[in-house]
Amino acid sequence: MPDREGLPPTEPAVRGADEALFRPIRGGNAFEETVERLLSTLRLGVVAPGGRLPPGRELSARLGVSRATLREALATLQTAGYLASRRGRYGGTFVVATPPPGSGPGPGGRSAAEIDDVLAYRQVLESGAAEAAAARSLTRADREHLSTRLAECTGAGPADYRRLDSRLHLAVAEVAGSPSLTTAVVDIRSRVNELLDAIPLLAPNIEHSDRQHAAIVTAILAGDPAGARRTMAEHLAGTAALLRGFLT
Amino acid sequence: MPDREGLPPTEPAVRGADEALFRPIRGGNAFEETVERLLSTLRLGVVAPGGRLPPGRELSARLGVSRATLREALATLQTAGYLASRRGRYGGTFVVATPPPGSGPGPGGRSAAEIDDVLAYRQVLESGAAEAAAARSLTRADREHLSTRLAECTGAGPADYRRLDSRLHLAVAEVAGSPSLTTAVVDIRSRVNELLDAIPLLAPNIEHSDRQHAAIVTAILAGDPAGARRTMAEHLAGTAALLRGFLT
DNA sequence: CTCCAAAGGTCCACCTCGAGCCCCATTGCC
DNA sequence: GGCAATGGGGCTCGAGGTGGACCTTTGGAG
Repeated sequence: MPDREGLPPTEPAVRGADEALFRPIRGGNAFEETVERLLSTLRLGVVAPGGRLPPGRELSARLGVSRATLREALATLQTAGYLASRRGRYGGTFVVATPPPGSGPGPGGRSAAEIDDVLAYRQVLESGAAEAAAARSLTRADREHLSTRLAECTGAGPADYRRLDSRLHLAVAEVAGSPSLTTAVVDIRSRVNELLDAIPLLAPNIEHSDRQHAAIVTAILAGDPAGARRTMAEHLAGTAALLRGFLT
Repeated sequence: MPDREGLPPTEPAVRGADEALFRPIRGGNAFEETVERLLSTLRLGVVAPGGRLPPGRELSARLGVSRATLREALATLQTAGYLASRRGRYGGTFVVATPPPGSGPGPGGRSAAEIDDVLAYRQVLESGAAEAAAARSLTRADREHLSTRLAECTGAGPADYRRLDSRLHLAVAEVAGSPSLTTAVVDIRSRVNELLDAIPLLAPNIEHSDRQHAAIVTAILAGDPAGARRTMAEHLAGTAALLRGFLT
């Protein structure tokens, strides 16, 4: 091959950007992406165990997929033990309270590069979100949202901690006031949770997290962007060290 | 409607996160998304005017769409005046040098909320990328990449400035070492450029940008994360003020 | 007790899209 | 003149997604 980069006016090293631009349009078929999205919802605890998902017809409309495709995805998650459906009025599809009898996402072949990628991206997004949240003039509802999520999370048991922790972190992104940022944080938190599900949750870590969470929320409510960024960065560094330690 | 949030165990205010989770799976059909992606490539100047896109067969493979779909998208951009194809050996599809005879993306109904969203998200991503880049131990290739992009951009004329500016900013993200972050920056830069295309480019702004770019790259090369973040944040604030001023 | 509303469960006809082919036209280097 | 590389055009096939109609279950309202 004469290497088409030879004479013609093609540009030099664009390195990573062109890979991002020319990445596949479709991340998979609609069914796979729907399953993935629902799994994210469960991992993030946006719908609590025992809680109900939106009705199938509404959900299919919001996700932009046909009911058939959605139902296929729901059926998959039902047989996997994550969901259960009840018919009749006030029925619906419910999140099963105890999802993980070893029903994780298979033997996740997490490469070190992928872990670094996730953690670096998370660091940027979440510390930036904390700073942005602190820099905004929050509404009363925003403040209550943050405080409530913090209170829920503080002192929660290991069974609920991951879910409530995620909701607190999502709340920080939400009050930052940028929907795009919220979406990005939702995405990265889902990926982080996938990693976290592979490592144990220890009581001392929970206590430590609780204190850091309080410091973060305090800084945001006080309108201290630098402090919010710093405390969030410290908090994330702790999790990052844990993950790097447990995952090869 | 009896308000299904009544008795059953459905959770309270999840505010923005569920909207992110239940957003549409598909952003459009394959053709539309392909056009959008190619437009991003042009807006970011990843392929320079006069430059050639990858061959159709290769591009369709990388984008994960059929050649038919890709060719449809290319034809659309050709009739819109952005691209031109030449057959024969060393032929290909080329970026037309002078794309915009008023061929912008229609009357962009930019709402103030959308602008705030884009700018806030951009602030988080790009200042975070600058900090992350400065915190890494850069390879020789990374340093040269940054320096080259800076030199290209410095003193460029109005005709090329947006494109070279984008490439410099993308380079910062690239050397931060997180592919996910690079992808996110590519995405947000594309959205920002879409906005920028609607406002004029003034010589004083270019000079000011040049100085700020130099400061950013210097801080990154010096391994000064705080300085890189700060100078990048200042740089972005300038553009943000411009945009907010020009767009209603 | 009956009816109805709201939810899940099932099926089907249609159609878009991508895969994998094929060959042709054009161009420039060897 | 041949050859290689590229775009242009077309073809069929099949998977999978869409939209719709309809059924079943359930519990509250009247």
